Amino acid sequence: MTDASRPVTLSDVAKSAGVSLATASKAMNGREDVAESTRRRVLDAADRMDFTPNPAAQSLMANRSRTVGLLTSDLVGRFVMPVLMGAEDAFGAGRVDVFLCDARGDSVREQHHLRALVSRRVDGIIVVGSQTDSRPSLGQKIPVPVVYAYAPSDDPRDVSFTPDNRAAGRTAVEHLLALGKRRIAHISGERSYAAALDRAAGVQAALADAGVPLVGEPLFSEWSEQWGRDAMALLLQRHPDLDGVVAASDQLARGALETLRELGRDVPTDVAVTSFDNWEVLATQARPTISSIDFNLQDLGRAAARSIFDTLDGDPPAPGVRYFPTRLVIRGSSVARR
Amino acid sequence: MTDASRPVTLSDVAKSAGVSLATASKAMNGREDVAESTRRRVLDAADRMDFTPNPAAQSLMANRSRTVGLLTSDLVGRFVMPVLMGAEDAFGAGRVDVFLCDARGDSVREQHHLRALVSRRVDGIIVVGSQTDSRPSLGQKIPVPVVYAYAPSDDPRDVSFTPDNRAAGRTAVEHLLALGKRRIAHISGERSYAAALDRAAGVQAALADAGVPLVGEPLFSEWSEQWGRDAMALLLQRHPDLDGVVAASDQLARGALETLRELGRDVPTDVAVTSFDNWEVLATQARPTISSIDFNLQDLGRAAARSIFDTLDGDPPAPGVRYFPTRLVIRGSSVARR
DNA sequence: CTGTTAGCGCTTTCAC
DNA sequence: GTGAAAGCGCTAACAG
Repeated sequence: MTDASRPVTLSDVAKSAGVSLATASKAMNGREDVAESTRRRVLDAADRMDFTPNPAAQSLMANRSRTVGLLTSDLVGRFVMPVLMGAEDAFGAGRVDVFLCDARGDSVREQHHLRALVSRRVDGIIVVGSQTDSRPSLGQKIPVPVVYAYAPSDDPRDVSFTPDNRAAGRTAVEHLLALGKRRIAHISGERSYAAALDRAAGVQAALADAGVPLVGEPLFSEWSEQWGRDAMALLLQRHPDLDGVVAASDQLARGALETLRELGRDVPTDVAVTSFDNWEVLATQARPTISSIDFNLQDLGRAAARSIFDTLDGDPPAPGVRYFPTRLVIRGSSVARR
Repeated sequence: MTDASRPVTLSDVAKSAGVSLATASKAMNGREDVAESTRRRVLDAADRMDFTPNPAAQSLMANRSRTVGLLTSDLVGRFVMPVLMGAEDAFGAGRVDVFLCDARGDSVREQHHLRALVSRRVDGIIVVGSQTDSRPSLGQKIPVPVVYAYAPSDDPRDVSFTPDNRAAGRTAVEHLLALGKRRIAHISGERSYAAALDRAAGVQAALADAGVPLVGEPLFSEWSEQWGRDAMALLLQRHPDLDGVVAASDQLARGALETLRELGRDVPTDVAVTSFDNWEVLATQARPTISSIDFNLQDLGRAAARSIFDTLDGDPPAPGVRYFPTRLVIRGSSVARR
């Protein structure tokens, strides 16, 4: 498994090409002041010997490592994986590599990882939260660009990218309204979550704009299927004429769908349901499948990565929170299958 | 955001402590041949100046980068996150950092990332698959230790760690038997998956050992809730006296539970259900919650990380596939809540 | 015990 | 155009 042979160095290549170390370096780095024929020879030799430059030596000189850190507390990977993929897209796979550090919700461990990343001279850090509530800033004293994804920083001087939950709430309602629904209720999770409040605000704003009253008050409790079931039962009891539900998460929607089925309401004909997250394992397996708002996290990751490079290139994005557009994925819970 | 000041180097520290560079280095690295008082002074200075050694320089000397690559195709992070956490545990957070590379199921991209990792001089590579079927080996020519986690390599010369699905199947059955169930059926996913076959084999072996026949044949089709629902309906129709079901995944179990409830069977009193994966978002939100077999992926990650270091230390693990013990998490689908 | 010296692999002046 | 030499930050001999 382990190959004993010492990795080939640039001076091996230079020797083989019959040039000096310095010339070989120039040839490799595509600098102008080297004869085309010489460059050919060096490149050929490098290729033949399967040379790859030692990044440690390059970092040492350049004081850049072509790596970025992804600092997260998202234990299940629900948010961090799409962001990672977006970042890889933006960086170009293999050109920049990503250190993934999981702080597990522990700020001591976070500090630890942060120090490690900084001492590794990463070129930037992407901080990925698992809620859209703002999180404590890492501070302004970090010697590399930092960008916050999903969970924005609480310091307006930082650069943060987060989904536009308010607009997403509007989208959910507008979809139901477009389907002709007029008796729409809202089931949500814990009131302490920014996501819950923002989505509810969007829902209410869209209804207000349409001059359609919300059925009852938004029901807040917890982010669980059980609450989805209970809340739905409560709603149907109080408002039997209800014809649309916006659930604030796919979990809540699943619970709601169960109750609707058990109480004999047809979805989407009697009651249409939309939700948020577009967590495939939940949304595509439910009966019926769930229309859900996707947060385009991969785009968000791409943008975060780009903002790091832009900062490095002296063209930093405006500080503050930037809200990302979301997208409704329509499934069986709002539109009947053919 | 960007701090202009050059990072402090060891020679800054040495100067400030009034010693030579070499002495400072020795003091920092805890070598014996340095006076205690001197060490104090150096350490204090380092601390005060917030010195962290430049890992590029260290790598250059040591020819080790204190990084490992995690190469995966697990887009949803279901398997890779626990493995990552285990690896971080074994490495000690921050002492070794992990490059996470997502190949997205594309072997070209995988090769790309592999080359990038090797040229970065990672100290080892952990390959994480998303099924327990064996996957193509990366080959024997990689100059660093490679270990396969979850999906074993198809080359017996490689080191692979994978969950013991056969034993897990036994465990699931033994649990049901211990509850007094004797009419046990098995619902599974796609027959082409090693996980499906291994779990089924374990189920049948445990039943055979107990002298209890399996109810019907194992039902293979697809890994979906819908199939779980349909398979359960089929089973109840053919074998109304059934009292236990082993579902090969939490998704299948959720489907099965739905059908059981709709057909008026009490779980776990009439029919007890166990499954595999212990995917929390599914298992803990179902009604009732699902008893499920956890694959201890964090342990698996820890072991994978350790095996890399052992190899580096000249003490490589035996090649071949090592099967990891699993653990049953008992919930409401097999034991009634108090 | 401490300091001097020589690299690790690479890039970069700056003479030739 | 090309190459000799200096040095990035650190560790490892080897002298003192």
